[in-house]
Amino acid sequence: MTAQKTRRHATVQRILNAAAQVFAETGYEGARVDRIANRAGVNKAMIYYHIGDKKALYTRVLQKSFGDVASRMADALAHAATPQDKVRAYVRSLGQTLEQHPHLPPIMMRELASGGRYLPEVVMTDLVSIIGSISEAVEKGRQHGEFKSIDPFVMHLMVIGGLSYFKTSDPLRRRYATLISAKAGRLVQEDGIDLLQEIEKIVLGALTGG
Amino acid sequence: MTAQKTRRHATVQRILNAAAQVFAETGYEGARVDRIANRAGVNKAMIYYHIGDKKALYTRVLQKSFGDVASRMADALAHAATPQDKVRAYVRSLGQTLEQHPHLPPIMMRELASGGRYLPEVVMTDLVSIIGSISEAVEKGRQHGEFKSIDPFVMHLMVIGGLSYFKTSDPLRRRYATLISAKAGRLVQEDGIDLLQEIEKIVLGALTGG
Amino acid sequence: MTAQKTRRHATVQRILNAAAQVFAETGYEGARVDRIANRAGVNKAMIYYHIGDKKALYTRVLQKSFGDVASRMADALAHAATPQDKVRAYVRSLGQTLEQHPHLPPIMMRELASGGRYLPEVVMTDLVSIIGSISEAVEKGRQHGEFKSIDPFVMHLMVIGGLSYFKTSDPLRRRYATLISAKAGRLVQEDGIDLLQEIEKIVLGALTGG
Amino acid sequence: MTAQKTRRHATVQRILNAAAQVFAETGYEGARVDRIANRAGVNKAMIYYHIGDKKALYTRVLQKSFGDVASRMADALAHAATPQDKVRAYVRSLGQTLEQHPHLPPIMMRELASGGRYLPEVVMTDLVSIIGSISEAVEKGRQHGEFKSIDPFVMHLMVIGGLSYFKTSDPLRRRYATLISAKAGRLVQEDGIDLLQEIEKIVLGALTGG
DNA sequence: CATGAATGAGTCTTCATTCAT
DNA sequence: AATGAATGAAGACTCATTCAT
Repeated sequence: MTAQKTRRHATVQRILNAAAQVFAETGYEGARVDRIANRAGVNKAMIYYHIGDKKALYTRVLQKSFGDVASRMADALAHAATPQDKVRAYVRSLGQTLEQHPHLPPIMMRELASGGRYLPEVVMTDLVSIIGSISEAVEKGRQHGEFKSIDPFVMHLMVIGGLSYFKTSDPLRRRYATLISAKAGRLVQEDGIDLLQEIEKIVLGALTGG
Repeated sequence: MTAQKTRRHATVQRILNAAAQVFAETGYEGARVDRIANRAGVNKAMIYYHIGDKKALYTRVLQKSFGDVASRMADALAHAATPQDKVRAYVRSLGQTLEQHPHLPPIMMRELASGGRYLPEVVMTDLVSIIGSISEAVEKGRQHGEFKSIDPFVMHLMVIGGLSYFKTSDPLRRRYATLISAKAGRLVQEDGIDLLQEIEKIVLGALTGG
Repeated sequence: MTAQKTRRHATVQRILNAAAQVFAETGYEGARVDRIANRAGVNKAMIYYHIGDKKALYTRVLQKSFGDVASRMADALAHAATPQDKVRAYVRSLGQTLEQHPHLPPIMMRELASGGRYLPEVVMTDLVSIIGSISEAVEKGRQHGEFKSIDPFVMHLMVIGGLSYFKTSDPLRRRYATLISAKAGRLVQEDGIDLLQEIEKIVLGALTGG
Repeated sequence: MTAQKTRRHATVQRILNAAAQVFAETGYEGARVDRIANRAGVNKAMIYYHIGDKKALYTRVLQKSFGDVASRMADALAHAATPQDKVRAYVRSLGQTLEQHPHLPPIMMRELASGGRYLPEVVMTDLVSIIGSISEAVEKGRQHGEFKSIDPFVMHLMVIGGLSYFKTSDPLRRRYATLISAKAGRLVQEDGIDLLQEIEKIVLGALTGG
C-alpha cells in the first residue's frame, strides 16, 4: 500500500512538473496534453486518471506554484525584524523563489495578460496576502520615520514586474546579444549582474532616499 | 484608384486593430482567425487575401504596435533637456503609449513568456534603442553628479514591468475588489492612483536619493 | 445565391439521410460521426459547420422523421369519414410511413429503451397528437355503438409496437429462416404476408367483435 | 471449496445483474464497463477475470434473461387446458416475466433495432419456441372452431411489442404527464391501468369476436 | 474583392483491456 | 482473488487554410 502510494505520488509529481514546464513555455492554449505526458514519461491517459482534464491540471500547477511563493514569503518576513530588513527579505524571497521555480514568471505573466482567466481564488488569496505583508512593513517604516511615503502596491508591481521581465527576457538577451551590446553598450549587464542587489538598491533608495 | 487604395487601407487597419485586440486577450495560440475576422467585420478569407496567414498577421500587429512605442519615446526624449527631465519624459512617454495601446502590455508579456518566439528582429531593434536612450540619460546624470549609480537596465525592467503588471492586473483588481480591500486595506489604491507620478517618484527617488 | 442555397440544402439533406441510417443501425452511442460523414459523402467538419454536434444532428433527424409521421397521419385521418375508416387509415398511414422511413422503428425503439433520453419535446408533441387523434376516433365509434370499449392507448402501443417489431425482426427472420420454419412451421409467413391487413383484422376484430 | 464456489457464484450474479441494468439503460455501445463494475461493487478487472470481455458479458446477460422467459412460458402453457386458457396464460406469462425483469424490454428492443447483432443462436431458439407454442394453441383453437383465423405471428408481435412499448414508455409518460393529459385527455390511463387485462381483451376479442 | 463551403491535420478526451503487485 | 495503475486505440470536435463562385 505504501509502495503504491509512493508510486502514485511520484507519477503525479512528474506530471505536475512537466505540466508546469509546458504551460510556462507555451501557455495554456498552446500547451499540448500529449507533450506534457511525453515530458512526464507517462501515458497520456494517466493525466486524466490521476488529475483530470487540462484545466484541472493547470489549476493544480497554479496552486502548487503560487502556494509555494506565499509560504516562503511569509517565512522570510517572519524572520526579519526592522522594516528595512523586511524589505530586503521580501526582495530576496521573491527573487529566490522565482529562481527555483523558473516556470512561475511566464505563467504569472500569461495569467495577467489574459485577465486572470483561469486563476483560482485560492491563488489570488495568496498573492493578496503577500501584498498585504509588504504594505504593512512599508507603512510601519513610514510611521517610524525611516521611510518616505511610497505607494507599496506600485512598488510591489515594479519589483515583481521587474523580476519577471528580467527572468523571461533571458532567451532574448542571449539571442540578440550582439544587437544589444551594439546599441546599448556596456550598460546591459551579463549574467554576472546581481539582480536582487540592484532591485534592493532601487527600492531602498526610493524608500529612504533624500 | 485612390478610392480603392483608401478602402483597402481601411480594411487592413480594421483587421490589424481587431487582431491586436484578440491577440492581446487570448494570445497567439488562443486567438481564432474566425474571431478576428468577425471583430473586424470582414470575411475570414479576406485576412488571407490582404495580409497572409495567422503568423504574418501577428507579426504585422507586433511591428505596428512596438514601432509606435519607439518613435514616441524618441520624440519625448528629444524634447527633454536635463537628465532628470529625460527620466520624467521616459516614464511619461511609456505610460502614455501603453495607455493608448492597451493591447501592448499583454502582447509584450506573452512574448516574453514564450521567449520571444515570434518577435521579429525589427521589433527587437526598437526595444533595444529605447533601452539605449534611457541608459544614456542615466549615465549622463551620473557623470553630472545628479544621479547615483543605478543600473539602467534593471531600472527599465522595473518601470516597464511595473507598468505592464499594473495595466494587466486591472480586471483581477476589479474582480477581487472585496478580497483585496479586506486583506490589503487602504494600501491598494483605487483607479484614482496617479500611477505615473508614483513610478516617477520611485525612480527619481532611487536615482537622486540620499 | 439560389444556386448556393440549393447546394447547401442538398448537402444538409445528404447528411441528415446518412445520419438517419447510421443512427438507426447502431444507435446514438454506437454511431460514428466519421461514418455518417463518409456515407453522406461529405467532409466530417461539414457536419459541424452545417448542423452542429452529434447531439444536434440526432435531434434534427428525430424532428424530421417524427414530424413526417405526424403530418401524414393527420392527413390520412382527415380524409377518413367513419370511425372504422379512421382506424383503417390509421393503421395504413403508420404502416406506409414506416415502410418509407425504415430507420424510424429502430430509432423509436432505442429512444424508448433509453427512456427517451434525447427525445426533444417537439417530437413528443407529435407523438401525443397521434394518440389523441386515434383515441378520439375510437371514442366516437364507441359512442355510436360501433365499437366495444377498448383502451385506445394500449391498442395504439400494440399497433406501433407490432409494426416496429415486425419491421426490425426482418434481418433475424432471414438469418434464422431454417430454424424458424423448423420450430414454428408454416405459421410464420414469408415476405408475402400482408402485415397491414392482418393488423387491421386484429384491431377491428377486437373493436367490433363479439 | 464450496464456500469459495458460493462466493464466486455470488460475485458473478452481482456482475450479471448490474450488467443487465446498465445494458438496459444505455445499450451495449453506451454501457461502460466501469459503470457495471461500480454498480456490482466489484473491481473492474474482476469482470474480465470471472466472465471475460464486454461482449462475453453481454451474451451472458442475454442468455440468462431470455432463457428465463422461455422456461416460464413453457411452464405456463403446460398448465393451461383450452386454447383460450393458453392464450390467457401466454399473455399473463409474458407480462409477469417482463414485470420481474424490467431490463428485458429495453434489451430486446435494442437487439431488434440493431438487427440482432449480438443475439446468440441459443436465445433465438428460445424465442422461436415461444412463437411455436402460441401458434400451436391458436391453430388448435381455430380447428376447434373457437378462434377465427388470425395470424399468430403478427398477433405475437403485437403482444410483445405492445408490452415492450408500454413498459419502456413509462419514463416518458411521467416526464410529459401534463403534455399528455392536455392533448390526449382521460384516454391515457394512469398507473392503475390493468395492462394485461386490456391486452387479453384485445387479443381474445380478435380471436373470438363476431 | 468578397463570400460561403470545403478540407485535413490535429487536439482533447474516453474507454476497453491488461499488468504488476 | 483482488486492486490500482497503465496502455493504446479510437472518437468527437476544432481550426487554420483553401476553393469555387
